[in-house]
Amino acid sequence: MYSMDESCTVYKTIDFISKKWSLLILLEIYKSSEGKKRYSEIKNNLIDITPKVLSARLKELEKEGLITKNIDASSFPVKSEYELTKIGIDFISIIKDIKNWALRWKINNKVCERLDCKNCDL
Amino acid sequence: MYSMDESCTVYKTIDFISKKWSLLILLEIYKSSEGKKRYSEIKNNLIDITPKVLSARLKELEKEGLITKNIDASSFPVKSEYELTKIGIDFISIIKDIKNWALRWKINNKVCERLDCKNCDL
DNA sequence: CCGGATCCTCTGCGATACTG
DNA sequence: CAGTATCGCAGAGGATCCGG
Repeated sequence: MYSMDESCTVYKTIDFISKKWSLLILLEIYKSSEGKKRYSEIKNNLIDITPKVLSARLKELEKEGLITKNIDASSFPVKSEYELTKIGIDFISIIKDIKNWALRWKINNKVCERLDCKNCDL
Repeated sequence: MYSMDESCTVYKTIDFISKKWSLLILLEIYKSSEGKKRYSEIKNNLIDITPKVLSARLKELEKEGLITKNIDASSFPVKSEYELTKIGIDFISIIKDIKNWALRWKINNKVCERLDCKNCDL
């Protein structure tokens, strides 16, 4: 029986990846060439995300160990960079599987023309 | 760029599987021995789910083609049974991967003792 | 009894404005 | 640039009710 035992790793994992925007944020960071992405880059690419939600998700993903945050305070303005950890990189294959499942079964499949959805190596 | 183009299959898929309870409901149906599960069985096993949300998720999953609904009107009271489709069964492997990812990386791993979380073949 | 629907409350997300 | 602060609303939670 699946109770809501909050100490259950599997349940907690399903719960946090089910939060809106979490998976798309991971994808955004993954798709950067250097493996890093700035706050504003993520925000500009996920055009409908609000700054509050983005901040919250980045903190959750950092806490869960999927990303790390690096602050470059050498120049001004200060820049924040987010990077996938080994754990986060390992999770990308799951997102790839979700994409492949969708393209395998869904009718009238379509990937966004103006995204790199089609061209990215997922 | 990942915009919120609503016609994008991948985006739509990520969006609907990110809804709360969707994955756990699929698991519940999968873990039944005959591959079918009644409304009340799902509700009793996912002890914190409310009937409203369960109804809504079952309709969404049916609409998305992952489950089918069968009404057994031969006996009384009438019973509803939900069953995974081929598409739904194919999705279970993704949930398995999520579980394995969690158990591979998370610290202080723990599966709920009083669930079949530990014993199920995921 | 079973499978929901209904009503109300409350958390989480969205939109906009603003600051160090 | 990288976030907070504030407000409003839709969707999730909780309890109860109802038709077959």
